[in-house]
Amino acid sequence: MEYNFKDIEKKWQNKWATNKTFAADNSSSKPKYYVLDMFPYPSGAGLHVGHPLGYIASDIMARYKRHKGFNVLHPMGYDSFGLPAEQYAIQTGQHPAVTTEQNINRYREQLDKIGFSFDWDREVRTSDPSYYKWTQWIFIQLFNSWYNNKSNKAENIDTLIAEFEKNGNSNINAPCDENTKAFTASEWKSYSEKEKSDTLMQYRLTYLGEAYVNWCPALGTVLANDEVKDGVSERGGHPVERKLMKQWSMRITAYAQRLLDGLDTIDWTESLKESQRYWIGRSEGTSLKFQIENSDLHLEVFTTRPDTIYGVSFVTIAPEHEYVDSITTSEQKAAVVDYVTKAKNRSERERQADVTKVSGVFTGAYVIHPFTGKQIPIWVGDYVLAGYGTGAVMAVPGHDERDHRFAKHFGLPILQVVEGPDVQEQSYDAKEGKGINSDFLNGLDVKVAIKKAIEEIEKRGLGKGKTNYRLRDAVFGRQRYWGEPIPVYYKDGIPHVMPENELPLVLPEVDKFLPTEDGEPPLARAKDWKYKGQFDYEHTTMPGWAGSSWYFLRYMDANNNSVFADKKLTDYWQNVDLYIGGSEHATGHLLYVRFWTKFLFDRGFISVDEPAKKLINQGMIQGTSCMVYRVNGTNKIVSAGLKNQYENTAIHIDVNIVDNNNVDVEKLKIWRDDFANTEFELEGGKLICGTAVEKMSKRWYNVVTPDSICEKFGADTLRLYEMFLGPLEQSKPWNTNGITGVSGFLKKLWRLFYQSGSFVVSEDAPTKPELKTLHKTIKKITEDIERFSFNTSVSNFMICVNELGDLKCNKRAVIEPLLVLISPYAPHIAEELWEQLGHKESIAFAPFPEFNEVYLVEDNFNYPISFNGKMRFNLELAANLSVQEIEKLVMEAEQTHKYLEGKQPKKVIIVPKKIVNIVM
RNA sequence: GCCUCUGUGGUGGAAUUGGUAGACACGCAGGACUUAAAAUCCUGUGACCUCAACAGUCGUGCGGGUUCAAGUCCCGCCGGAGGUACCA
Repeated sequence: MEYNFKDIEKKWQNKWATNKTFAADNSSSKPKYYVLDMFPYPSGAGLHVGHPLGYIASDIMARYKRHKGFNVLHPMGYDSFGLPAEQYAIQTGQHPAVTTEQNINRYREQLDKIGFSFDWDREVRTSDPSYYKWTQWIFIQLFNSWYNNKSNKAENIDTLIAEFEKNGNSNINAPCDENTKAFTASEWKSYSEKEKSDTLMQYRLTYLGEAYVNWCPALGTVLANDEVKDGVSERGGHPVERKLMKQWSMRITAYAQRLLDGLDTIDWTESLKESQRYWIGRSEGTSLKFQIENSDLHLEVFTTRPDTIYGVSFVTIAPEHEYVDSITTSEQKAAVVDYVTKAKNRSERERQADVTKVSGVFTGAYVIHPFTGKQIPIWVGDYVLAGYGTGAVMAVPGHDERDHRFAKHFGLPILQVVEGPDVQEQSYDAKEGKGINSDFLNGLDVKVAIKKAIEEIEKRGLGKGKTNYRLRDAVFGRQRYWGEPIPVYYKDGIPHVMPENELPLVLPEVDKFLPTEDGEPPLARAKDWKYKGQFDYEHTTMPGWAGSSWYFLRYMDANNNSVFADKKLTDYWQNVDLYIGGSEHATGHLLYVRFWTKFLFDRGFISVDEPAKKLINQGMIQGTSCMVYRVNGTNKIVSAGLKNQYENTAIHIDVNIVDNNNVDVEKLKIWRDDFANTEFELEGGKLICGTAVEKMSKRWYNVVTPDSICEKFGADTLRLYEMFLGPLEQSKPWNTNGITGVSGFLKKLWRLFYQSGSFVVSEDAPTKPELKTLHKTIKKITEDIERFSFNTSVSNFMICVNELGDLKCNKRAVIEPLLVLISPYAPHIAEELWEQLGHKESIAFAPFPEFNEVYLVEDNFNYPISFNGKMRFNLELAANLSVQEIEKLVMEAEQTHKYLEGKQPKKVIIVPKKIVNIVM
C-alpha cells in the first residue's frame, strides 16, 4: 500500500469523530491546558488558506500538550451574528438564520477536512438562543452593577442604593456623567421613580445615555469607535457622521486604569499591548478654570502642560461646546453661527482628511488669565474635539504645534515660556528646558514646573490635577435585526431589564429586515415580541462584539442550561493558556473581552480577571493575484512578456486556472464568457500572466481554498506547508512553490519502513548514529514547539528523515518516537503508521519522547573540548572520559585559549555531569 | 508625525544566551532509471579569482562603535510592513 492520503485522512477523521478522541475531560487529575482560536464569522465565501494558519498552529499546541500529559481544552465555534448575513437578507429576503446555517455547515466541512482536534461537543454559536440567553444575562448583570472607585471594583447596584439612602451621593466616588448633580439622602428618598431611575442610570455599567455617536446613514446604524476607520465604516466603507443620540452604552471607561494595569500581567505581543495602551490613552494633567469676562461663567480646560500657563495667548473651544451661543457677542454672532454650521456639516472624513487646514472664528468674548489678569480672546476652532477633556483648550502657540498653526493663521501672539529654539516660526513642543517669562516658574525644569504649577492651581482653587483617558464608553445598541435583542422593556418611559428567569428573549420574526417607514430599527416590525401590547420594548440589538466578549467561558461548560458556566468548571479551566488570532482585533474584541472578564471577576462569577495568559497574532496570508493584459480597444490578450509593446489594461483572472504563471487558455475561455472569442498572443506557446501580492479576496479572484490543497496533496501536507511558509506571526503571500518538498517529505517518511510492498520494522537496538539523529531531533522539535517556531520544526523533521533514510534505519525504537514527534503536525499519517506498527490505541495520547541531553555535537572537532567563549564538545571523544578528566580539559582550554591571555573569560559554562553518560 | 515590527543567496527562510552565516525547502544545472514522460534517486548551486581542485578574498540595507569574536549588542542614517493620530 503506497501512501494514499485520501483514504488515510478520511479513515482517521471518522475514527476521531466516532470515538470522540478529543473530548476534553471536565475533571481530571492531569494539569489543564486551554488552547483557543478566535472563532470565525461564517461568511458566505467559506474558508481560504489564510484562515487555517492560526488553527493549525493551535492544533499543533493542543496535540503536543496532550502528548505531554495535559488535559487539553481545544474548542471551536462560530461568531454567527453580524452584518453581512443581514445585508444579504435585505437583498434576497432570505432569513439570516438560514444563510448562517448554510455557511456554518460549509465551514464545518472545510475544518473537518484539515483534521483539527477540536472538541465539537462544546461548539458554541453566538446566534443560538441557548447561547445568547447568557449574553443577555451578562447585559443584565452589567445593568445591575456600578463601579465603586473606593473598592476599585464593580458592585451590585443595591450597595449604591443603600448608600444613597444613607448619605445621598456625597461620598460616592464613581465614574459617572460629568453633570451628575449632588443630592442628600432625604432628597434621594423624595425622588420619583423616574428621577431615581435617571440618577441610577448615571452609575450603571450599562446605561441609556445621550452621547455623540458614529452614525452611518448607509448602514442605518451606529458604530463603535473601533468599527470606524478613517471616517468610514470598517465594513463596507460607508461615510460616518457624528450625531447626538440616546443609546445603550457600556461604561468601559470605569475600567480604563485596570485594563491598562492588566497588560503588565499578560504575555501578549508588545505591539498589541501598545495598541491597547494607546487606545486607552492615559494622560496626566490638570483641569483649569478661566473666568469669563463680564460673566459668571467659567471656562474649564484640560492641559498636560500647566507649566506653560504664562504662554497662553488665546483659548479655543470646540464648535459643539455648550458655551458657544451664550458667550458670543452680537457683533460676532453671524460669523460664529456660520462657522459652527459649516463645521457640523463637515463629515468626520473631511475633518480628518486635512488636519493641517486651519479654520476658526473669534467669539468676541474674553477670559481673564488667572495669573496675569490679562484679557485672553476666546476662539472657536474645529481642531478642538468636543468629546475629549472639556472640549476647550488653553492655547499655547509657543509650545504646541496645533496652537501654533492656529495662531500663525489668525495672527495671534506667540509667547515663549520655555527656554529653547525661537518659537516664532516653529513651536517647541519638547518637555525639556527651563521656564522663562513665567514668574514663579522661571528657572524650573519642565517636569518640576508642571508639578509646581499644579500645586499652585490647586492652592488657588482654579482646578485640580487630573488623569484623562482617551477611551470612550462603548455604544452598545445597533439599529439592526441580526443580533442579540437587548432584554429591556419600558414601563411609563422607564427602562427595566427583563427578569432573568424569562431569558432568553428570543429574536422575533419580522416581515422585512429594513428599518420602518418612520426610521425605527427592524425590530419595530416584530410580530411576536414577548411583551407585545403590554409594554414598549427596546428596538436595538447588541453589537457584533457582545457574543465574543465571553465565549471563552462558555466552552468550559457549553451545554449548561441553568448558568452561563458552572463555577466549578470555570475555576478548573481558569482562563485561556494560549490564544491565537489576528491582530486586527487589538482595540475591539480583545479590549471588550478583557473588560467583561474583569467585570465577571469583580462580581464573583469567575475567579480570573484576564481572559488569556498568552496571545499570539498569526500573520495574514496574502493572495498572489494573476492578471492578463488586454490590448486597449481590441479583443486581444497578450502574454506578460509582450505587454510592453502595446497600450494595455491588466485584468485580474482566477488564480486557480494558472499554474506556475502559465495560464490555461482553454479554462480561461470557459471561466469568463467574453474570453471565448478573444484572440491570444502567446510567447513560446504559453500565455504567461503577471502577478501581484494583494489581500486574498473574491474581488481579485486570488482566493485559494484549503479544500483544493487537501484534494491535491492531502491535509497533512497542507498543515506542514502552512507552517513551513515562514514564522507564524509574519505576514506572507500564499504560493505553492515549495509544496512538493513537503509532500515529498511525507512520502519519504512513509517509505522509511514501507519497503518493496510491505511494512518492515526491525526490532534491533539502534546504533549510535541512529540514536544521535533521533535525540537531536527530539530536542530540536521540543524546543521549536515551546517557542512557537513551527516552521523550523518542519525543517528538522526533513533533516531527521533524510538522515534516517541515509542510515537505512527502520528500527522500531527510532520510528515510534519519531511518529509521536510528527503526530501534532501531520496527525493522519502518524496515526496510520502507528497502527501499522501494531498499536491499537490512538497515537494522540502516547507520551512525548524525552531526549538525552546532547551538548553540542561537533563532528569535525578532533579535540574533546574546545573553548571559544562557549564550550564545545566532541561527544564521541568526550563520552569516554570521566568527569574529572573533562573538568581538567575545560580548565586547560580556558587557560590556553589564545584570546584569553591575561583576561578573564566572560562566561564559564559548567560541564554537565551527564555528559559521561551520553550514549552517542 | 508617533508607536510596533522588519531588512540575510535567484526565491521562502535557518542561525535559541554574541561563537564555523546561508540549515531545510523551492528554483536552476548536470547525471541515473525510462522508448519517452511522470515519479524516484544522486551530484552541484552566495559572490569574486581559478580549466579544475586546494587555497584565498569579499559577503547578513548603509556609515560608525564595543568585543578576541557582531546577522545578533550600542550610536547615527536609509528602505519595507502594520497600527495610529488635531486627544490639548
